[in-house]
Amino acid sequence: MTDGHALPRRGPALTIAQVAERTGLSPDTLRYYERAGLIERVGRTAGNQRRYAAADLAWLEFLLRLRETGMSISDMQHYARLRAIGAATIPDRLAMLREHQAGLNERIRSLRRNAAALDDKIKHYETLLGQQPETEQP
Amino acid sequence: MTDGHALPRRGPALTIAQVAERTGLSPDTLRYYERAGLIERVGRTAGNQRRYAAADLAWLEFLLRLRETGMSISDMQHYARLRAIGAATIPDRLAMLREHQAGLNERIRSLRRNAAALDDKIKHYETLLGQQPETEQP
DNA sequence: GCTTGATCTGGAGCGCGCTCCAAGTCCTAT
DNA sequence: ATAGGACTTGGAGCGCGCTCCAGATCAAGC
Repeated sequence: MTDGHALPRRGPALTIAQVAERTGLSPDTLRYYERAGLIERVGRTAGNQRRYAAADLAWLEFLLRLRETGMSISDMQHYARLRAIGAATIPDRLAMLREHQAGLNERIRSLRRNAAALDDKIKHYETLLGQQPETEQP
Repeated sequence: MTDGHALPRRGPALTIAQVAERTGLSPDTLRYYERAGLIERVGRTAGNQRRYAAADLAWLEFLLRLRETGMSISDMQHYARLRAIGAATIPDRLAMLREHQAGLNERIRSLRRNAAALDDKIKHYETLLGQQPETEQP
């Protein structure tokens, strides 16, 4: 059969270990993401080893942003499928991002409320102990 | 044997279903938290059914705050053990809360950075589509 | 008293997001 | 050419935080 997938068109062509180091993901996780369809099949050497191009890195960084803001794998799979289809799905992707962003903003507000309440509790304990907040007495 | 645990000293004495409704936790989760040692053994009826007092509710709400801000069950177990010992552990609890708060604040900052980056991406897609943000054309 | 729905316990099971493994192949340096 | 480390695959396993289940008991209304 034909080889199907070419090497990276041009550019760095990082090994999986190098991408792992740059992204903080483990090689296992990178392979898992690829199996899961989060990443389109990445370029390979003649011997079938992965070589990541700059565009793969950029997409991974975007995925990480989604993950860090709490998007589930299955939602990211959905997004990746839309992206694979092409520019025609930009409205759908935009809708997903807007919805995610709205949830994220609500999440941040909620965390801030909770942080404020924890601060009250902390201050309460501090006065109980008659202690200076954050400062040690000389 | 003696009955060991008295009924609630005074006050509402809610059933597990009522507490579930008020907290948003399921009855199963409430029992799980008790088994896990997050909640001290709650008052019981003569027939061994749980009846939650106001103080139990308040503690649960505090636990939920910790959970919602990302504290793990095992850290909450640690906190609950300290609390069970008594006022002597207030400094330790204060230290835990301060550390948690610090992580939480860092978390919020990170989310805000990511939200800003997502906003840029959203705006990029919007200009690609030549679309009004958030507004439908009449 | 009887019925019906709520609650009890201990333990098994589950979905998520990885993480690890074995057995084999590849790549690089010498 | 060869050694030794990096990489490959498919699949099993894991830790977390619940969630569900069976079989039994309890509580409340009629």
